[in-house]
Amino acid sequence: MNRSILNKCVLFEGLSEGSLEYALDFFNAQEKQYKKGWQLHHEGDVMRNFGLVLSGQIQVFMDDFDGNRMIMANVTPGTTFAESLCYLKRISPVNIEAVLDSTVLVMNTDRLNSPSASPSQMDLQLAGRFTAMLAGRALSMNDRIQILSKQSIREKVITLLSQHSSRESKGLVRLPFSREAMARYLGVNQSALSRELSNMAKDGIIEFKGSSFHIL
Amino acid sequence: MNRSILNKCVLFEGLSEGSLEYALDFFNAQEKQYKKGWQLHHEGDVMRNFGLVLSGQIQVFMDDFDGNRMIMANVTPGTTFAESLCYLKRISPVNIEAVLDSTVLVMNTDRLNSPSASPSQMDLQLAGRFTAMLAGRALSMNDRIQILSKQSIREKVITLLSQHSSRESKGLVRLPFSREAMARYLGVNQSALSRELSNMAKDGIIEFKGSSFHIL
DNA sequence: GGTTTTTCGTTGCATTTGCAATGTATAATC
DNA sequence: GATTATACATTGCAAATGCAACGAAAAACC
Repeated sequence: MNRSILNKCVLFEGLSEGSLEYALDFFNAQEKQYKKGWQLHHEGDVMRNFGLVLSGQIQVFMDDFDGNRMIMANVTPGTTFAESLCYLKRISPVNIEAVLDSTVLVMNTDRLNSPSASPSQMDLQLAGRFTAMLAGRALSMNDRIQILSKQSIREKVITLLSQHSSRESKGLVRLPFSREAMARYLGVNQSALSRELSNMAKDGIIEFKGSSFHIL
Repeated sequence: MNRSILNKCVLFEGLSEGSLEYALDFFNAQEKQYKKGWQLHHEGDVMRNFGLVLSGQIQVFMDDFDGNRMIMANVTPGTTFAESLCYLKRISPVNIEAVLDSTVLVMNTDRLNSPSASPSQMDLQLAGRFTAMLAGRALSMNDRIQILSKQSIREKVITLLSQHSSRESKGLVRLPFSREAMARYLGVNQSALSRELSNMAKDGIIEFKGSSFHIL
């Protein structure tokens, strides 16, 4: 199993070999393979597991009455899905499917939901890590909501860039998005995004090349 | 202190008198008063506390460079704010202010972040409740993102209504929003929302009166 | 190195939505 | 009951954006 992928996830980041083994057991981790197109979970079923993508790509989506697929998340290696629904043992409103041949670490929260009477230090630490994962997710969802709430593409772009610009790298931002993915994240049309980026450059607000942006 | 308000929050819901006392101590709860306009927290400071609004109204917001106030949340009695930032001990990007004279239960997560070596059953239960609160928040943020991602007002309205329509009350939805609040939640202009609601009624998709909707 | 595929930018056009001004109904206050 | 305030609806107009078709550049493949 790929250690460098596991290290990207708060649940397992920086654990020693022995602790990692313990952690995997704690979450009942099982490595599973899914062929492209296979469905991991169906809407209406209780969400009993959550997952960490090791390779490939997993899609969380809903089909509304018109048959339009609404993509909730495209999950790539190193990131997790369905933790909240799993922890709350909710009936799931979403479907989950492999969009590429994928390997997934399938886990559950049984030992969090029914903790042992006297949990070990490690158990407590893992519970804390799970909570931290949820908290971190809430923050990133907040960032997204902030962007989606802006009315103009220009405002969305500026907000996105300022979210990704650190104190050090003054005004220099490299986004982890293709243009298409960036447009989807902002909730706008790809052509319209390209147009607006050009306009912003023309107006002297930004410079950019590919996914590297410079705020002026 | 108002029990019925506390009961609205997962942290304290359904606790016996003694357990409640314990829970309040566990989170270091302190009841504080804030006059309208007072600022509870400033951007850039570490978020050391989270809060439960007992009365009044609290606003979480950011001021972007142009001086526009971007409202992240309007927090009303029975609901909490800043839990994620507090748990992760992050430097806060947001300001928090009382928009009305308010009473707030100010708490912290110290005993979650550094759990005792052998926590009691109650400690474990409270930690679980905190996690459940974060998970629940993630789900509701997900609902919001789903709505904000739709391009048209009509789609947003339909999505909102279907999120609030239960299996029983076939097509009948009473929203907990004024029209103005509904528009803000959908991220659209209030007039445009009214226009589109009228159009949808004209097209025979819905009927409505005030905040009561009937999906046809 | 050439071909194919993918990604991104450009542009014309139709539509939607924001905006602002104003109208109307309902509730609150005196 | 009259007055004021608040919430919601209506509408004309301008601007922004979605959409679609196409072109160019870059990347991937053989």
